[in-house]
Amino acid sequence: MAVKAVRGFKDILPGQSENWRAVEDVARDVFESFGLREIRTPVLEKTDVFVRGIGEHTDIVEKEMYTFPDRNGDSLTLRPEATAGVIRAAIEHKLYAESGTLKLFTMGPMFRHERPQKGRLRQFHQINVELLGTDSPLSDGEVIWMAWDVLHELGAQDLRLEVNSLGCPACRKEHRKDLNLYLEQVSPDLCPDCQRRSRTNPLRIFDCKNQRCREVMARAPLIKHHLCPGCSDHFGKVLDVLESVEIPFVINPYLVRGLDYYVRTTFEILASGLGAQNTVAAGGRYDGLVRSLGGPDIPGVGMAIGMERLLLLLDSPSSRMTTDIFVAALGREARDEVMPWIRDWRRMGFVVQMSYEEKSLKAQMKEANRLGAGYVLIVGEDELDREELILRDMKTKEQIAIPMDDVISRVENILNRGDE
RNA sequence: GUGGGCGUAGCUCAACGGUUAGAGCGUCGGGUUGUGGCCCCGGAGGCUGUGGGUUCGAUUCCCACCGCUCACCCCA
Repeated sequence: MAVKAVRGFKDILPGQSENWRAVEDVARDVFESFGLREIRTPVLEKTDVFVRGIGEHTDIVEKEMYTFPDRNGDSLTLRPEATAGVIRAAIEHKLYAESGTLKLFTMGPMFRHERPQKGRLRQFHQINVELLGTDSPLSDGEVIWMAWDVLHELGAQDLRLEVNSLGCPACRKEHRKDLNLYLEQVSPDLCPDCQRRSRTNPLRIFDCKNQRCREVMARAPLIKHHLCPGCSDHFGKVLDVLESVEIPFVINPYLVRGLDYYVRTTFEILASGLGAQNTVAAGGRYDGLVRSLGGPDIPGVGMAIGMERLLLLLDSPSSRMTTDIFVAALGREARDEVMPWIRDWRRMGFVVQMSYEEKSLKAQMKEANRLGAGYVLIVGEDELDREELILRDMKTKEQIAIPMDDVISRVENILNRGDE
């Protein structure tokens, strides 16, 4: 039995990897235009980073983490999300001391032991943004703005931005009290899942898909009625940012997040055509997180884009190999002659390929065609004798003679012309 | 963790329980000297996911396991 990849772990093959890089490039450009800098943190952290960061009683921590003992007994975990690790690094290196607001982005693989399905893998990739050290609503707005811009720039269609405010711990506490009271009354009418949720994560009941639960929860006390003046004002200003840069949104008062650290602003960008896992980007504010990881009490806001989901909805075609010039050398002598030219063109940045086998010209032409060559340089005995080579334009089928003593720069010029 | 669907060539898929398991695409070779794509001809490539059972005979029917996939749950 041949070896296979681990369940839920996927290879990114040639043809697709080019699309990955294109997406990453767009994201980098967008983030840098907002003044962010890239950080890369390890995929492995002490388990405690996530337990303290994400919250002990979240599904992620309770049943989805790849956790195992290190050889010395430390409990280690493959990161299930990026924020906790980035903040750990920021604290460890005191990055927040450098400038006013620490503006970071990162991208890479995350790991969660869930049952794979469309848009959900055990190793998946995220593009993350974290802004640390400010509680200005402008920063909330910019985080959403960045997510929107990346998706927009890539041409993603049919997006819906949903926003909500969860309030600060104070208003949450009030709301929670009211909600619990209400839930006690209606508990018998809820589905078994929601009865469990009413003890573990009551906010989740709001987005239960069960029809009866929805009806019951339609009359439940909402967070927005419990926002303190500070939170209410903050939320309003976030929405102002979105309006002023013309990002369409809807307020979803039921929107909650699965990680404990979120406060105030939360948002999700949903896309059609992703199946059941239709959130392509999401994020929010996490003011208490830095402190709970042992750092100073500084606020933060961030977001994550799901790479695989994004690529799914871009429906990027598999890219083909292209070659600037294929050098068809016939015979040993020609091969030796041609090598330094190939070296020089490659150093200039052109894609130059040749056949590794001694093959007929016909076979080499076929190979050149398969490799998507724009030009083929034919070098055989006749050409060496005449000191004049043949350059074939594969598109127009035109062939021109190139004097051998000037071949490097002549071909360079022609290839550069083709670039434009 | 729970349910549904599906496992046949590198890929997409055929084959009533019955000869040697096929097709398209891809790949390799050929269609006379040193010129690609299109066309024509030919070749290679399969323990039909694995193991059992029913049957004279199983790719086909049944069971188990494994894998993939979609959904629940949860989330990016």
